Amino acid sequence: MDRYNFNLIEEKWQKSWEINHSYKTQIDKNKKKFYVLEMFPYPSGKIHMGHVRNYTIGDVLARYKLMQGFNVLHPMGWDSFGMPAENAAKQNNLDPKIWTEKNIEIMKKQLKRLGLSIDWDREISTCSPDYYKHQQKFFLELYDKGLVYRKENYVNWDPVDQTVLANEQVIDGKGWRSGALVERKKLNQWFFNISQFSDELLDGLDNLDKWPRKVKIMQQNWIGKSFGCEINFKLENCEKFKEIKIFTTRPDTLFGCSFLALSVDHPVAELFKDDPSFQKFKDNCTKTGTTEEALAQAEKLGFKTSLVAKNPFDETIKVPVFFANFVLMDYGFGAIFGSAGHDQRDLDFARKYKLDVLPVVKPFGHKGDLVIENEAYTGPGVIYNSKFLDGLKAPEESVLEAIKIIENKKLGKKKINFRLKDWGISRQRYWGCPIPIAYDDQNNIVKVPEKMLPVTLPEKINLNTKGNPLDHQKEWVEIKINEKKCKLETDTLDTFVDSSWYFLRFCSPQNKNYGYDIDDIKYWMPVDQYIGGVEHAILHLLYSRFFMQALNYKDDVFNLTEPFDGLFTQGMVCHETYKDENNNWLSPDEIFSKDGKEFFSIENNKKVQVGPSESMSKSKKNTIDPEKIINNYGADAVRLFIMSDSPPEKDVQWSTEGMEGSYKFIQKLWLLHKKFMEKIDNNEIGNFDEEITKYTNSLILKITNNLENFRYNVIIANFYEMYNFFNKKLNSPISKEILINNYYNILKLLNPFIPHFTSECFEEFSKFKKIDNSWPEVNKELLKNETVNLVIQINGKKREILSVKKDISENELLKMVNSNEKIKNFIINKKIMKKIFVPNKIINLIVK
RNA sequence: GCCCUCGUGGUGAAAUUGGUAGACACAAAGGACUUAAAAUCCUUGCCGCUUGCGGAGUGCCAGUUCGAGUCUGGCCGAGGGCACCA
Repeated sequence: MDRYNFNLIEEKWQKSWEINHSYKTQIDKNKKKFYVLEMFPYPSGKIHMGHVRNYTIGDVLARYKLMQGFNVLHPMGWDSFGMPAENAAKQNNLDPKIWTEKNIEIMKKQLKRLGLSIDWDREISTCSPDYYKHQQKFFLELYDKGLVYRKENYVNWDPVDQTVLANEQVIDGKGWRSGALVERKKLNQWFFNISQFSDELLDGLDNLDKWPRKVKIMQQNWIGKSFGCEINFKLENCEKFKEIKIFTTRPDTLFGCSFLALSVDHPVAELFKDDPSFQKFKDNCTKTGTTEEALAQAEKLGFKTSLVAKNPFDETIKVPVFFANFVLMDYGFGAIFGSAGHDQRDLDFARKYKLDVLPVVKPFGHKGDLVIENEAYTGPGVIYNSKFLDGLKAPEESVLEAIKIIENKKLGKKKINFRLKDWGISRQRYWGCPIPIAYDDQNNIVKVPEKMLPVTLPEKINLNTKGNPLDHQKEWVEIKINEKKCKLETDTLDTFVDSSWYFLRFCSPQNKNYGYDIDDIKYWMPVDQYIGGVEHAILHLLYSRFFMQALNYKDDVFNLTEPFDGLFTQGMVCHETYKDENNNWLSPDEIFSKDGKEFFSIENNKKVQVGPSESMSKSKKNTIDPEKIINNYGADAVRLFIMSDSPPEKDVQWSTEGMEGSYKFIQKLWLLHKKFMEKIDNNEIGNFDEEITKYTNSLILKITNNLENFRYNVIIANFYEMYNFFNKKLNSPISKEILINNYYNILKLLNPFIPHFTSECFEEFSKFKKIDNSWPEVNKELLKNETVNLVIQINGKKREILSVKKDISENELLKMVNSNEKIKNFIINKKIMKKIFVPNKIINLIVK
């Protein structure tokens, strides 16, 4: 019997899909749409296993939805602006454009080799002027709407990448890409006013039922809404500043105020600008947060001023005013009051500078005074030491009451603060979308007129310059706008802008006039299922949500603010790590093993240390090249394996044994296919075996449910069971009709997972039955007649399992139980105290 | 420090709403076939008594329940997110 030749067969079908544009999609208003989108890749040069997993998950869904009769949009494109191209180009003296285009060509071939059901006619690339022209238009539109602005601000400066980073792109004080310690620098920057939509972005999360809870919580925390109050403290001894405004979430602890603390960037700092000791303190503060040590220590430091503030609730109470390193200018008002008894940080500060600590909340039922030593009391309780607030329940009653009093006395007002800050989008890099802005000779902002768009990047320039290469492009920078000489902005846009609207572009990829077409958007959007890594939980997903808000702002153009209806975050692909005796990483290709336990270096035969399994990364050399694996085992086998071992949302371990297992399984399925074909061909006369039809029917139900819930690993197990079932069954004669009808459905169930294989099988099978590409329906009548295994328990312990017809009555079952030999031993001479009967599940007899 | 998630055989994992724990695979050991190997197939979680059966068993300790991997409380451990956010 012939082996399954995946090389020939996969090539054959991929060619057929390509020539026929099998997955080309168009608007069809008679059909329900389904938009499947996986996060598009950066064209780094080669696809990796993470891509294989991501795109296979999406492809299974897309093919399943297609079979269900949906009009499926499943596009692919390239997130093709960004630093790696620029760095690679610098190193090899290339043009980033050429480098990128070459990579796209290679990766496109690799993706096609996976057999994905993608509408390649919709392919887009963000570095193409056809794409970023529209982005520039959006930029100007948002500028007109007041959602883009320029200001001088402290920025996160990445000294390695020589660029500015957004807050979201700084991780543990380091650049998300370079890993370099981020510095603080003051620069003129462009910003998107994302904080204007804080409330919308927060509230919108509530309606995203098909998003992982984890991601929603992360975004909630990032937006960081806090409810509190602004309070004005009068200064006793200052001519220039009469008041200091602070923000607090605990106005109810105001009587326990020990001090005021200000950021060193607070306007009041002006009073001390000539004081060298203050300057020294300030310099110390700016360093904090930029060195690793300082981050670890995080010592609370203060600079005591001569200023004295009066407690607004009782002006006879006076508190000192400090500058403190832990108060940030860009949150609240850059000033706080210290509630030493009820905030650990404030208490530490008060102890350090020997300030009074007056507790004003004590736990319920606590008698006498609360003694605060070195731990602040932050729990709930009763207010005391607070005159008119005494006796209130903290915090739920007391906070609201305190705010009411503060507002009545005009000492301040209710205030909601957000942690979310505006999105800095300027990057001092060449390989990004040019910002369509110029400056006249007065340095006024001049919009580049629409007819001059796109502002394209200059090509074939010298990238080995200090700082931004565009700064050195004198000819490119000089332009004329309305006969006026202007200079182009040389910063380019953060590449996260590119990916903030690409899902819209996929709906109208060829529209020359605008980024999208309203009719297309109204039909295709939102994305029904978005699939990608959880590492984008905040950055990309929040930015995309903002972009939808921004495009709809004021105009409400498509009456839709959430781009992604369903979100699925898949786990990573992991592999063991290996190190040689010098602690150098070794790749799986560089080692060998005789027994699968000990590993040796191929180079020098020396023993290799086996490390824990970690997510595949080039730096640890624990990667497996998908291309090689596909060449060895075929795309279907790889798809099957990457779906089989773990739930898609969890990390999966790459294992050669597992990969081989999937390959063998395909071969076994092929033999099963041949067996089916042979039996049908022989036209044998056999049993009209109803059990087979029932089995297939319940399999359809199981797999359909599992598909709806992304339980792909369980489906693969279902397939193995199916194989075992039929492999046995086919040893006995079965009627042709049963064989044809059941095998037809089995092939359909397999199709989303191993499409090349099933296409080939279908082609052979089509001589027996006309093929349609529909998902099999569950026959509900058949489900009713099933037999079920019913568990018999005595005193809660399983004693017997009876196979009975579905929906058996309690009495009927009891008859069987009483006559069962095994059970008799347990109930003989005993009294049945209680019977618990759960239909089709269990009967539990309590005996004594 | 705060927030979230997860703890099931040697391994990856199954177990719709509380109702057969370990499906399905990987690995290892034993066995069958073979001159031999590969391939293939069968058996095997633990503790007892030979088979069959009985007992314990889902990180630990309690609780609710006829019945808990699943629910509640406490503890331990792992992973992830945020971090001077007032």
